Amino acid sequence: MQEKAVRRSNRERTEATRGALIAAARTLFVEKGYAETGTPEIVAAAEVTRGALYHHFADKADLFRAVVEREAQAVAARINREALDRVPALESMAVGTEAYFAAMAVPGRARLLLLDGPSVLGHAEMARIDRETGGRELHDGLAAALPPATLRSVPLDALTEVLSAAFDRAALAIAEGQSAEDYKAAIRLVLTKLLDG
Amino acid sequence: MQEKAVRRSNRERTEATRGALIAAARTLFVEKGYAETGTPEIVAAAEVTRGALYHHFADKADLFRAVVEREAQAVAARINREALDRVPALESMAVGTEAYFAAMAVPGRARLLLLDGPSVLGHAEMARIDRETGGRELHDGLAAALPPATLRSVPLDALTEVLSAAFDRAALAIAEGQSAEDYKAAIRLVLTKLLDG
DNA sequence: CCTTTTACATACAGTCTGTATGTATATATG
DNA sequence: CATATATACATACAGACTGTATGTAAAAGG
Repeated sequence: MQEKAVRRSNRERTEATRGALIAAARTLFVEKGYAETGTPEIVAAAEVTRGALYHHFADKADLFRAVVEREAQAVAARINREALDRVPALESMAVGTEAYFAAMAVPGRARLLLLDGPSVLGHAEMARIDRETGGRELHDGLAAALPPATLRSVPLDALTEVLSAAFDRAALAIAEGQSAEDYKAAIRLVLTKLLDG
Repeated sequence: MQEKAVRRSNRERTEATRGALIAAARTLFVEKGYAETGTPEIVAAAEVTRGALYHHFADKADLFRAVVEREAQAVAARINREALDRVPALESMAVGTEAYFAAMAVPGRARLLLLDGPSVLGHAEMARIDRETGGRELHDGLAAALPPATLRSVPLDALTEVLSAAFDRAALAIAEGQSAEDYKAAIRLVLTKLLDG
């Protein structure tokens, strides 16, 4: 029944504590939203103290950022695993789209990445996270698959952003229980018209 | 120098107080965001007391909703004034798009409607506001301007939502200082491909 | 004129955030 | 190996904020 005698390295302790905090925070942020979740509640669920939280994270938003970064990495990993370097480019886009929707269907993920994320961390910070976790899949896919004439006549970065928003809203709508098929069809239509228009 | 002797009807008092609160709140919400703006600060700017605020609004979020509804109405009014019942349908869409971007360029509006709104009030409530303030412009425009074959093969509601998200992100990017022309070009491309693809 | 609302003003209770400070364990060092 | 230092917390505290409860003066209604 000895609990205190377990000797652990600092590295192990840190990893365990941070992991427990991120996991507990993720669950609560998803259930009740960022604003309605208090740090006392988070540390209770993680079975640590607020002292531990503020030792490892600058503030509540910083913990939230850690949660969001993890989710973003998971999404990027899934897309890259399934769609990376696929040929032809059109197939890569199709596979990537499906992978994106599948990844965003993980419960709570849409809320974290698309609803609370932009509001709490700001759109700029979210863009940074996207960029650093490898959110260039869509950009590169478009570069490879768009008709050359189109590619020359329109700013690719802006088009990527705008399409990305369309994807996001579809993912959010699906996460909120609306017809996945309807939204996927809408996205497919837009992509089809763009890519072989 | 008499200030208290001014006799006003309850109606006038209510209107003045609510108006002052909504105006002050709008300014502060735009400057610092919803979460970082406290009710003490709002009432100070409006030159009323917290008692007045909680008499007229259920809570802070309810005041925020009033601000958001006003902004949404302003946007809808502008679009309808310029694009309503325009013929042909293609021209109506083009004019409506321009009107939307112009309306969303009013400082702070993009943040209120696109960033804090969905997070604080929820996506469902924002959709309700959109619907009730007349946000059916895009839906009806598409219904009139899409090729009949497309119209039959894709769920219009989902397509509207997804395109609406694209418009929104463009508006937000422009509001954050990015190239308006780039984003407008991206939106125009998508619309063009859809409408006469 | 008297009663009842309405529109506030004030005071209060509860909760939360971030910080400051104290302590035990782990790690680095001579 | 002894000691100094850094790390990982735990605890206590100050300040601020939210929503509610209660009290009051002016308006509206009969």
